[in-house]
Amino acid sequence: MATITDVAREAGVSISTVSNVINGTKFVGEELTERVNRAIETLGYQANELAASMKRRTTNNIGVILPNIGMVFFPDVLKGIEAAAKEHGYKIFYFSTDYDFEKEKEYLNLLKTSWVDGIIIDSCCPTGEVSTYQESLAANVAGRNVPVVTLETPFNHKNLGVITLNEVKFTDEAIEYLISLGHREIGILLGPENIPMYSNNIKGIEAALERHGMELLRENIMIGDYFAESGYTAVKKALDSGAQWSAIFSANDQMAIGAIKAIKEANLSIPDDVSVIGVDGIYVTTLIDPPLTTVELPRFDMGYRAGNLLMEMIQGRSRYGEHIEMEGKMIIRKSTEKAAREDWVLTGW
Amino acid sequence: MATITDVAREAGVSISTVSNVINGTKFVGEELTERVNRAIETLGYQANELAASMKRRTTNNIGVILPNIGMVFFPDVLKGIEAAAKEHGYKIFYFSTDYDFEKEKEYLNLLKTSWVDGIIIDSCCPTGEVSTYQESLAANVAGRNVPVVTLETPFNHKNLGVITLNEVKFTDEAIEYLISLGHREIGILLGPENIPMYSNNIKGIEAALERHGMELLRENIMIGDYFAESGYTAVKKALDSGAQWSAIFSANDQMAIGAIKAIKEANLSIPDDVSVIGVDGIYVTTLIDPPLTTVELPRFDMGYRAGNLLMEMIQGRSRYGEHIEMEGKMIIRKSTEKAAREDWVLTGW
DNA sequence: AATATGTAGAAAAACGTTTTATTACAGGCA
DNA sequence: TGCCTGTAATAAAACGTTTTTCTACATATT
Repeated sequence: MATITDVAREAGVSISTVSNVINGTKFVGEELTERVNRAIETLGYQANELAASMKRRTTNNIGVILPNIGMVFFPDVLKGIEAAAKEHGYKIFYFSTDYDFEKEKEYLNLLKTSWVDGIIIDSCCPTGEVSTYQESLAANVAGRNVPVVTLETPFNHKNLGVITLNEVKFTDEAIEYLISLGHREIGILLGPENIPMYSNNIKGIEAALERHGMELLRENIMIGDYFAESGYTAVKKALDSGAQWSAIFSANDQMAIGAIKAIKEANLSIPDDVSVIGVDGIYVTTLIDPPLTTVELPRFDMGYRAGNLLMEMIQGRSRYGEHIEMEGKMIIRKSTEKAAREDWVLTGW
Repeated sequence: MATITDVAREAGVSISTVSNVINGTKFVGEELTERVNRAIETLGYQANELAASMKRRTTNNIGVILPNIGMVFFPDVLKGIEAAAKEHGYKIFYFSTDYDFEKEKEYLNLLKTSWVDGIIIDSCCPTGEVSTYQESLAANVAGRNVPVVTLETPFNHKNLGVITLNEVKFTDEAIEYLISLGHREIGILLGPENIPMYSNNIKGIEAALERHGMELLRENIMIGDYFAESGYTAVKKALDSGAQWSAIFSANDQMAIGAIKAIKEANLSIPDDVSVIGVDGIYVTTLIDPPLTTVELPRFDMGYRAGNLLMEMIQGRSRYGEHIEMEGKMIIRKSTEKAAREDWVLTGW
């Protein structure tokens, strides 16, 4: 591997001149520039980025820590981040935590060493630890100067960039919508309890129910892991043990798809017997039978804006403490319909 | 940021001693070891990995270049790679090419600089350029000592590690299976023509058809982009213009799911009117109606073995030139059935 | 007793850059 | 002519490690 010294020797100049030619740092005369470029060419020289980064104290790398790339939500987020990163010439270190908080902390530690200029993390921090974890993240930013943007988790600190979804609100709206269709017995299919989204879902649900003088019953809550299979088993088990819902809210589309399978297997029809609403707006929801009513989330855009925010924090040292809340948008398809009972009341059947 | 020099000063030893304590490179007496560790503790010292990597000439990073993380195939591959990487203490630089060959070459170039010890690439190299591209990859390995493992593309070179799927064979088997069910008019839904999988599919199809005295007609081939939407539009268009197939082979499940939607919209029943077989074995294929017959591919395992192969190439400088071919396995579900016509012949309906 | 051997530790070199300080020289001005 | 100023280029320092070389001293060997 040719080094900058080899190039300098070949061109008959000093290494500083070579460096200046390469980086355009200082003016170098036409003749020498030419000689240096020729030397680079003949030697096939390529700078050692590690050495350069070490000296510059900046790597043009960012770290991205996501829970699980197998869930349809995250590849799109990653794409968004990647798009932003590419625009600014950044490379991506990718890690996944599998919702293991210990792994998450381990990776975060790794990234503090020197490999990255900034971090985007979709934390799987358990609800109970949010505030202390937030403090430790923020302290890290202060201590190491490695900016952090968090996704989904509603952190709130002047050192962090934060991008969240209006989870409480769109959950509220989804439930409100089901209620407006006359549903009163609503099954709730959520992710693990210790993930922030869980409590946001709960808040939204309770708000909507309360407005109508209803309350959230423990027995109507099912817990899955955001994968389709878990939605299937949870709903199957509930139906087997006699649950009688006219509608089901699922915290994501994948579980909703599993739920649909279980419902169909119980010889119930969707939406006539049971309405189903999901969250995410993944593409297959348009293809399944019936097409799924869902809350579309701006996945790519979340990633993209997270990337841009992070890079402004890195480069401009600005926008620290910014909190961007993004909107989910309900898309009504064929999996939700008026409740049969309400229908009966209204039409006199 | 405390440096090794600070630690040495704090502990009253030389920096070499600190380095030796940290890395266990040489024996250091109990007393000094203790002092060094205490100094590290009090200063919160964390080594600058960039400096260390530069000196060691190894980064413990690998580069992973995949076409599109949005396709269900790739997240699982990435997970496999990640699992292997984690076991060996490697970090992952992730890039996606969007099937843009220029981007691919650009990223590959980037990785030659110094950031990675090895590369795993699922190349989107156009079929026609495979051999020259293979040479350039191999030359790079020779020149830079950055081992490369390629996925899917049937490269064959002593400098490369290569992991492929038996695409010709499983395609052959899938078609053979359809023929054995009595299907004679088979629609073929493939990915872009310039991707290696395309020609492998074609080979397998032609082999199977030929054994039964049939040939592949141009008009039975539809081209998509591996996403569900493209399968939907392609099949819809074909059906609209009068295609009369009793079965459809799709090069992946996502397109097959799109195809199913189009078939249903045409008021045809699956599998009674049209059988559909896909490739991948993604989870939703078990949930859709009817559950999809498919060829299950060992996605995670491909990634995992690619990772392990690469790391042996990096560390042991062994296993160069190894070619591992992995097997797809047909899973028969409800989307394929005997052809109506053959059925008629056999049963006398 | 004199020399060889081994070893804990320090000093110094090296890795390949960028950046700062220095040099040498040309042009402008009094 | 002599001095100042500006500038193209070089020399040298610095970044933070690992690794090689060296030192000093204790122990073993003849």
